[in-house]
Amino acid sequence: MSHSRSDVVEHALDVLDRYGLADLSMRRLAADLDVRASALYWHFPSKQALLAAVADEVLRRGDRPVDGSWEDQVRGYAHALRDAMLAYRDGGELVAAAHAFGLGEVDPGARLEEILGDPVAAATVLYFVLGHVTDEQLALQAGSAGAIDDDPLARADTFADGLAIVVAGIAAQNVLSTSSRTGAHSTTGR
Amino acid sequence: MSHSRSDVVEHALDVLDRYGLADLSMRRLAADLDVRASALYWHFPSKQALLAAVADEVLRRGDRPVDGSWEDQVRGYAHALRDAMLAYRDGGELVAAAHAFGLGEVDPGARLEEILGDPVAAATVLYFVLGHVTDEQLALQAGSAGAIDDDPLARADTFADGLAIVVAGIAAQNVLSTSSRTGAHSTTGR
DNA sequence: ACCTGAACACCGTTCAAGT
DNA sequence: ACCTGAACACCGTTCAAGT
Repeated sequence: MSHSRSDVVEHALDVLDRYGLADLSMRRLAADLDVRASALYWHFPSKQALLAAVADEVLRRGDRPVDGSWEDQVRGYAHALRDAMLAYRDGGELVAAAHAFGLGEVDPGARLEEILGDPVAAATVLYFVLGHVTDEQLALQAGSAGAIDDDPLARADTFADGLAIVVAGIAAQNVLSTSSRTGAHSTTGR
Repeated sequence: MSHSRSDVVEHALDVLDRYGLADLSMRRLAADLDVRASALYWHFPSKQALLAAVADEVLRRGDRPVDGSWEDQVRGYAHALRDAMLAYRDGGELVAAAHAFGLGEVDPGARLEEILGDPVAAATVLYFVLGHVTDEQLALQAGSAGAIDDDPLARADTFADGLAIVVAGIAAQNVLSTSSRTGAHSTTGR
């Protein structure tokens, strides 16, 4: 009868996937847990904190290790992030929102900065991933609503293509910069 | 005593700038216009439609013409977009939200696609601009809240730097592609 | 350690009716 | 052409009190 914090997060993921982010309210989540909304405030100080915890959980599930060249690592992590967010309805919007209000423990930007050694390049990759996945999931539910056509043949693999642009751009900028981009990363970050 | 549609949009921009997107409610906007919330539904079928119209207005104000090489045009339009969104509190979040629910007449993605001739490159630029400006405005209000330090010396011009990465990436991809990138754009889009 | 009950101050939206 | 009044079905959050 009694729920733990991770219980709540688990159920929140379920509600998210079934009803979408807009309908993930404290009251609905509470009802799903057979509890009053006020009970949720024993675990979380606010809805924002709850959502940050849910976003963290999504991100943790996409945190598989990557290796190879820095290009391979960026591509590997970007795809892992995308897969993690695509695993739940509105996952992209959720992570973008959590990133926006700054709470949350898992910081994909920091991870990218470790790989890239440059905060600007890391942010650029992150903006692409978040933006693209959000658009993808938007198209998904617009498609299931039936209205707009969305030929899966025509748009092929736009994620990989866009990511290739960003990676190529970082490589191009690195040629002009003073830091060597080989295994060890410069300490621009901290 | 009677308000026109553009009246409403004008006041909405005002409320947005003074209170932020989260506090731009139909009821508050109505109060600002000395009217009941239900009156707003004579002009707009929903809050989403209202927000889309407000986002359109923001974007229209940033729609100055650009010329020069495609790089110059992309940079010029990206900076114009950024300036337009920075002109109002939460302008980036508003435009991103409007873009997300697909309403709205002004489509910056289409404009970028005209310049670039490639929908993937256009989307990549747009994701960067939206993501960066949203982060900038987040830092602005976090800074005014007093908590986090945010040395304007240290972060210099990260917008231009990130944009340079994307532009360099597009240029790099173009070398490998079959289309010539000189004035006339390929008809990938439609 | 976790939950209820009740309240506070809000939301977006609809619709008949008014001017 | 534009607005009111009243209602409906919701919100997030607080807090004393319960077990």
